[in-house]
Amino acid sequence: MKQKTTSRTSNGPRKLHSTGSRSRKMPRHVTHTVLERLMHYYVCLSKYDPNIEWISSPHLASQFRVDDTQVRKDLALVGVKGRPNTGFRREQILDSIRRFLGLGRNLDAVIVGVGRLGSALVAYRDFRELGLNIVGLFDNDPRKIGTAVSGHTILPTARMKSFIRRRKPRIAILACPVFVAQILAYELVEAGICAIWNFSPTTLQLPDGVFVRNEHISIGLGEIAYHLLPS
Amino acid sequence: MKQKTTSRTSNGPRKLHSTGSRSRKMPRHVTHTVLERLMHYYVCLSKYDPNIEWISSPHLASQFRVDDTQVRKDLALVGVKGRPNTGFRREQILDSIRRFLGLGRNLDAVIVGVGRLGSALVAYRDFRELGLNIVGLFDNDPRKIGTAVSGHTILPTARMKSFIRRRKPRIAILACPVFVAQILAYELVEAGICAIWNFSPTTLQLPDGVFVRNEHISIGLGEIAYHLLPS
DNA sequence: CGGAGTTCGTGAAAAATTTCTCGATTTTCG
DNA sequence: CGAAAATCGAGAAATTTTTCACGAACTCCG
Repeated sequence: MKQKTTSRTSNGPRKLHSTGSRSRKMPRHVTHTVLERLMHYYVCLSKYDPNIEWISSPHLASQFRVDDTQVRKDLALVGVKGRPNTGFRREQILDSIRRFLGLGRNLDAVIVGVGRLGSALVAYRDFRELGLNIVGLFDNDPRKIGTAVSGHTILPTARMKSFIRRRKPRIAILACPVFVAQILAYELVEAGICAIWNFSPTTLQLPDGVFVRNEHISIGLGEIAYHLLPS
Repeated sequence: MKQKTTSRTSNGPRKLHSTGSRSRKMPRHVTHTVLERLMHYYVCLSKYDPNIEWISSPHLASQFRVDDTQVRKDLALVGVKGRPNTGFRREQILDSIRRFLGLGRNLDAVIVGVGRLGSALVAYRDFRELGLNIVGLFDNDPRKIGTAVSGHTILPTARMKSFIRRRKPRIAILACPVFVAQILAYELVEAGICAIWNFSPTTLQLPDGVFVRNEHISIGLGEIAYHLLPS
């Protein structure tokens, strides 16, 4: 009952994280919301023309419909210092967020389920740039096993556990059909996976200490439909 | 500067919606957060065994790590009445949320960009169940044009505008490469699209009145990486 | 060099969201 | 039937998040 879970929808206990030491004056609890905002800044800024050196908080704010004060507070949180009348150094924002979130450090992952969505994720360019390293692909379909997707050979799920025990990735990306998701998730945890990024439309039940992020793709449709109402 | 935009990250002006009439005692402003929670309940409950007739708020809460009071408040918002000691009628929850969000009513959509992600979205089963109707597929790649994906023939983007003007879908799902996203988005708006569900990792800039939901897939990685820290 | 115009940084205020409390209601079961 | 257990509903309290306000810092230019 205390599994650490998050999803875009779940707003339950938003405190994440509870152990470990971090560098000076970085707070213990950072919420879901803040983490997403930081990541958003990061992804956006990383695609800017590298010639753009300075970014002001009002500018960044206008990109995301956030208040500029909010941007400054977020940046202060990760430890970026700005310069009055000029803004913040782009590189420094990126470095600080990267370090704060821990992007690019030991982010090995396996993808489980290489259907359409799974293979889209394997090939997703941003993942690599963000430091996410796909180290293995698993699927049950005999027709897929042995074939390669984006340079990775698909292995049978029967070999998943041993692979994970040997290679020790900490992240698993679940993109399998709903009816096997829970079982596979449990196997992943047994094999030592620490975090599950779940793209299958189920809400997984997993033991404490395993971090789950449910990425239900269709959640967004609610907002769109609502917005289109009375029509 | 006042384009209505939302994304999982953007927490700016969270008020959506501003016109139109809705049935009795349904409030004017419903936030992003609430909409996502409602949708989450919906997706989850719609997959339950239909034999399960009653759902209690503590039960539903435990599924999503939300407080049970929160669940009751959310359900009260959409107008579901519960029964003490028993809970809420599953069907009634689904109906109310469906009606409240406007799922299944006039949700025609085109998908623009039929790469790996695009074709995953075309085939996404939940979309259909939620009432989202894919009516057209567009891509620029000459090798794809004319071929069919999940029963839909891919048309060239050059024919996109005329198609939309004729068929009048209100939603466009963008799953194209970043460098064409902004241009295509603008064309979509010109052709009469009301809402853009953007799966390409850019933050679109569009005129007022167009609803945009940016579904940056990699946003979730920030939270996962952060959680895995100190390691 | 000095004034106009930006933007930072931060503490305080406002708004919102979430959680708590508790009486009332309904079913179950002895 | 009456007590026990579970849950709803709603107002109040606590917490979190966002926005406001403003002094200080810095750049640009005439």
